[in-house]
Amino acid sequence: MRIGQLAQLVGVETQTIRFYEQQGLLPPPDRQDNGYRVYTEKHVEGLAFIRRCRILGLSLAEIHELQSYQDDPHQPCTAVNALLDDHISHVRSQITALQALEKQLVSLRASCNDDREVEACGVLAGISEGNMHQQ
Amino acid sequence: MRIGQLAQLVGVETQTIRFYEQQGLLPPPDRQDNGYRVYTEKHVEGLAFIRRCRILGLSLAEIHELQSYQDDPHQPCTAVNALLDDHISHVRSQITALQALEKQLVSLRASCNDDREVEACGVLAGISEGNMHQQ
DNA sequence: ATTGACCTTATAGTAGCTTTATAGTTTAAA
DNA sequence: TTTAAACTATAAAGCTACTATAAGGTCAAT
Ligand SMILES: [Zn+2]
Ligand SMILES: [Zn+2]
Ligand SMILES: [Zn+2]
Ligand SMILES: [Zn+2]
Repeated sequence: MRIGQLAQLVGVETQTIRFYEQQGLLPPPDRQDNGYRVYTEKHVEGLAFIRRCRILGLSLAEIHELQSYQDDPHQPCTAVNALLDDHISHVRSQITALQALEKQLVSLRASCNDDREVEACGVLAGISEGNMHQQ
Repeated sequence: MRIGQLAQLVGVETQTIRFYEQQGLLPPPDRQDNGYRVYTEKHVEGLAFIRRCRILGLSLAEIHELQSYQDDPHQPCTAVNALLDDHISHVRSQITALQALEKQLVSLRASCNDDREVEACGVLAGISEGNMHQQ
């Protein structure tokens, strides 16, 4: 199977596949005489795994870490679970931060209606005055 | 006032100030004979404005847009308010996406306790099986 | 013979800085 | 006075996870 077929199968662009190979996330496949990459079912699974991790918001570094655990199948899986716990807390703190931000933005927005000149815009005034509660 | 003082005053690194100048967000200051930048109170306000916008999650492009409105103080402020409305909806959709992600991650995490081998890890199995509901 | 679809590598661009390298200037201590 | 610390300057690379472009080689069909 060549790169285009793999790309279509998993739903990724060919450049992305080469990029993952270059980053050490996907093992370098064999080559045809003309230099074309030849992929196997293992690669399909590997690439699909990477993509599912990305959908879950894991970084390439975190994926790399997971792969290293997979290479050692008889270790206890505490590290895997811990990685996910860490990632969940990343996500939760992002949510918290964004919710605080939303609140701030909404209150800023409430300080202006649409019938003013820029000079008197409540939004711009709110930003300029800087009585913002940070974090 | 030189760049280091400005940086300390606003709480930014000097490189960041040069970067904003290069990006056209901060007007180029006068220079001393030795080439050192000399800043005024205007620059302090301008830099503080940029930083507050950044804290609100506005992109440099959005900040640039806001600045262009400030240059035209007698226009109606509808565009300013619209920019903020757009940004609020950006933030809201990010929150929604992250909340869906969190749910997915938590249920994945629940599929494993810490007493297994990597081989039997519920988390890795969950990712590999790929019965994930996307988006 | 030439089109078109596919493949190759290398390079640059995206956002918003941060880091590094290299060098010149000012200020304070020894 | 010499010297070292602290400050300034520019330019370029690094960060993340790709995406896009360029310039070219390969292959099947027309
Ligand atoms: Zn994470
Ligand atoms: Zn307004
Ligand atoms: Zn925005
Ligand atoms: Zn586990």
